[in-house]
Amino acid sequence: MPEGHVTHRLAIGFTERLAGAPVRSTSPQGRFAEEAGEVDGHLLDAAEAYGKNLFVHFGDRAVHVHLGLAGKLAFVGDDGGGAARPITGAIRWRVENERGYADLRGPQACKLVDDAGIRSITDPLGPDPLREDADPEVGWARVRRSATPIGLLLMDQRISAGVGNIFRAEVLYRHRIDPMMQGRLLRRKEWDAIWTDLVGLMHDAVRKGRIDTVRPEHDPVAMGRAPRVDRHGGEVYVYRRADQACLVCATPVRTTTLGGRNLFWCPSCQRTSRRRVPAARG
DNA sequence: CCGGCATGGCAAA
DNA sequence: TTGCCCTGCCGGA
Repeated sequence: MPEGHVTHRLAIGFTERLAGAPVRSTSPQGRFAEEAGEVDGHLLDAAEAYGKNLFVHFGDRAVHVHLGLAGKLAFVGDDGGGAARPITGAIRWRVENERGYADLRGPQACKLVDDAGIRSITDPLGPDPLREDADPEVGWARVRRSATPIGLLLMDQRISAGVGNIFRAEVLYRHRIDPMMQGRLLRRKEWDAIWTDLVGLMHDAVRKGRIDTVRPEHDPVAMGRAPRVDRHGGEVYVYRRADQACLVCATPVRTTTLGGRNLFWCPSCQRTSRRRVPAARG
């Protein structure tokens, strides 16, 4: 479930449902028991997202959550406290008040940290398209001098924090860029367009709780065909659509492994092989 | 029923 | 580059 839009959505959910009052903090599974106990009964100030990291603030400390690949955090809100709150499966962290509760399962990280700990996590992060303080120049500075494929660079949290496998595949498709093209061959205008698009797509995903990237003119539903909504819940061009027809040109979508992750692209729409622009003289 | 896979990231080799 | 971790879900037997 976890690209940046999920984390930001969770931060909003935490703040709306559980902030501003003391919470009960436990670890039914036990692996977070000691630290959960340290903030049990404490005031939950707010939750904040930075890329794929979630910080749940308690005074000068915070619980740092990173969902990783398998993690899930579910809110069960507004049960009024009267209903049973069953313990099913491995619940690393349960946070609750009289209104409702949240269960965290299978996170890659769940740890109580202080200010220095927070900084050590956020300092290396690049601009997050979902944050007001994001400076895309920081990402561009790395991209423009890198021989690494742009398909890998976009997954690099130092370049664009919060972007994951779906957004990387989809934004490259939308800009017709070959994922294997070296970062240094990307044009400034292209980076600007990619960044602006990420800001829009990711905010949209925060609002809707799903990733939709297909433009209206290519939308199967609008064109009278069946939706192709993926298990992740959104309507996409190429992500996890290997061998299926490209929505625009009908060429079979290709897939390969890049950096240990599955990459998807349309070999026809995404052809940006180009010569390196000669350096300006003088 | 069970193995593999997943929107991630780390360490080891 | 590979393996491993976390957990739940899905597809194939």
